[in-house]
Amino acid sequence: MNGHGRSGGRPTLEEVAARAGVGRGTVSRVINGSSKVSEHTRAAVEAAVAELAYVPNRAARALAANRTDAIALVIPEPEARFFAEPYFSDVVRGVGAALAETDVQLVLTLAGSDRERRRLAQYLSGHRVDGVLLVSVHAGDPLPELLAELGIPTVISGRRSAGETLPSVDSDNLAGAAEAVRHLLGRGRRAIATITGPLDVYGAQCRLDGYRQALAAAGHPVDEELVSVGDFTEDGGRRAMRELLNRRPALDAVFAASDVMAAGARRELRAAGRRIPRDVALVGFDDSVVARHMDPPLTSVRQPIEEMGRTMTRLLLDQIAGKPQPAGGPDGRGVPGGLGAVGATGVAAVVLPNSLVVRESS
Amino acid sequence: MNGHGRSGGRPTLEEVAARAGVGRGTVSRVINGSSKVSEHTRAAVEAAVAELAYVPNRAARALAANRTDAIALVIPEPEARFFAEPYFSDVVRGVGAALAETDVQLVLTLAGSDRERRRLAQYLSGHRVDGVLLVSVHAGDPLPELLAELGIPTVISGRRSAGETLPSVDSDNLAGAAEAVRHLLGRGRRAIATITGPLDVYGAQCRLDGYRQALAAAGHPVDEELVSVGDFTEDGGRRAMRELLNRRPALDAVFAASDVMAAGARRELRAAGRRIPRDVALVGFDDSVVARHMDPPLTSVRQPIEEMGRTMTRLLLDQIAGKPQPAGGPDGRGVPGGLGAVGATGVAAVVLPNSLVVRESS
DNA sequence: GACGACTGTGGGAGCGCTCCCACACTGTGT
DNA sequence: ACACAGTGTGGGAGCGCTCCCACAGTCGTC
Repeated sequence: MNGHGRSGGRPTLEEVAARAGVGRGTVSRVINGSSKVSEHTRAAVEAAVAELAYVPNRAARALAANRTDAIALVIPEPEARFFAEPYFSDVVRGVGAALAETDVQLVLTLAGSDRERRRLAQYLSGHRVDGVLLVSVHAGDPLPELLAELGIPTVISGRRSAGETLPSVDSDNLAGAAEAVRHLLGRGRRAIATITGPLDVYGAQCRLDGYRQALAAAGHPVDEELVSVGDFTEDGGRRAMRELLNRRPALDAVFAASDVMAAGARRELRAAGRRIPRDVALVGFDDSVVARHMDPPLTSVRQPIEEMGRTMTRLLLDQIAGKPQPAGGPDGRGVPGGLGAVGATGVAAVVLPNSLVVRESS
Repeated sequence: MNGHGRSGGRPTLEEVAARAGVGRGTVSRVINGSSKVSEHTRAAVEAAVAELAYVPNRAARALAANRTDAIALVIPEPEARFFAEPYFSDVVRGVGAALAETDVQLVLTLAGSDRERRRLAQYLSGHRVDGVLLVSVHAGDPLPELLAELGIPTVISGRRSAGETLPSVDSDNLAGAAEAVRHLLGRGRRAIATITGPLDVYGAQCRLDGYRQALAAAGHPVDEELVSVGDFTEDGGRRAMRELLNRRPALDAVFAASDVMAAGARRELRAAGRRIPRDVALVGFDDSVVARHMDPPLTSVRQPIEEMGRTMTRLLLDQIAGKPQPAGGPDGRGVPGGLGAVGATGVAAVVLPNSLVVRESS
């Protein structure tokens, strides 16, 4: 008898076995979908399971099988505030969707302070999850390496560099930025400026590259005075916009590498008496709530965040199950609409397409 | 030997015990902070734990102790989209903060479709978590009752009625709304309209009551033509605003029971040629991103969402540990700044204060 | 100086599973 | 007739803990 008064409580495997008139092993086999069970026995077991409303004890299973049936979603807390708004909940939604059909739990881990990060490292060292989903990792973060050393399956969102060593899912930042710029060109804009993110962030660099490539492809030389570096904050966007207006007062369009920076830019443009989109067209990136509610509503590049979450999860589950990684290209393995690719080291790197949402600001 | 090749892997209690030259029981006692251990032994055990970098196996512990050290945060998915923006991540942040010092895991559960809700019910029936945090429960939701029957500790955010039967944490909707209205009165507004949420939602009803009480307290009779029922959506807000303008063209202020509805109202006011705040002052509720980025920035009632998450978690952990519920009032037990209260049935009902964030729209 | 009360401590039993070995029992080949 | 592979099946062992009973040691008490 246990302190919690379990008597008469939840049925165990043993009880199901007794009821079905079979052995424990057989019930286990049925429940885990093993093939080696006769149709007749399987039916009997399933009936017993249903009658007793049997639910396997996760802890016992984890202990015996040395796995946890849980994966962790690690959120770097401090960033959360910025990224947060739509990003966070969309990722969770995607992960949740991918997990819905499985029996895998989603454990949420916030890693805010350094102290918390150490706790987290220890936590993960304890092998308390089967795999880890890492969201918005920074270049210098030791966590990915730690996980690699521990041999814990991991998938990250957003590559940290062109030669990402961990399995990753990313959106096509370069193509998204290029599409935004082409859109502005198509609207007849010629002096198109850009406000970038911090360039040590790979994604920010990609967006800048996309800007450059689109201009180059259209035969427009890139005027470096039209490029201003921001920091993904509203204030940073505002400062960058002010600089741009000083350097090139005649600019007629701005591509900001995030909606929040676009909001800052918009404020500065207003202060300078420029009308949007008449005088200056504005395009953002992220398609966040900010974009929808801006005045005028902001044209923005939408990332398929929910799908990224879903894809990350599938990648991780496959990795845990020891299935082959989806090497993109011609093999066409189940990465939905994704442009699969394999890095030098053979790790999966799925890149999902972005799309431009056109609104009144451009 | 186990399939996963665990040999030489993580240390077990037994190994720690051997190293410290004590028995298993003693190590267990040290780790669980039991008192009955001599200082000397404790030190030896702690040294061994440190040397071996021992981390308890959660599954084994769960199995033996019949508890899971995990709590579930249940998010009703379909709503998530609306509520989502700040709410969701703030709640998680609060919960995470409260959990940071404990050894309790946060399991996230999305309950979208009815099918998923059934899965969830089954999941929870399996006693796979020690307690449940229920966010934004609706009046007709069977989940709370199910949990009560199963005897699973539960805390909900937002009371479903005045006589809430489950432990709950809520913000003071009535006082928040009243403050918003007083603020408008203080700005010299006299014809103050309100756009409510669906009135079968208790919180929406409270906000309307706050509106009424504030007007009454100031000696203004409530003009029912200035009350229009919305549905917490932008379109609903817009429709309600249109109605109000038709009925009372001379109104000079609007208190909307959510920022999103305020955004709809703003759009309609603009369309009608009213300037904000000059012609009509506008106040929202939630202090979401929408409010900060609206044009003009929206005055709004801020709910202490993160703190609500933290408080819910503490309440739940206490409940799980069998500690007495914080009966508010004069006993002054640890509910930070909260206006503790106990319902008829003696369940804890913490109500946290809201605050008004004044911006340019009023 | 024997007795109990108390304080630490060791270790057996058991939590509910999975893994896997052993054992029927079938059918096929010689 | 026998051997032998193949297919289901039962159940032992063990996963790493917690719980708790038993027991050694220490002190005070009559």
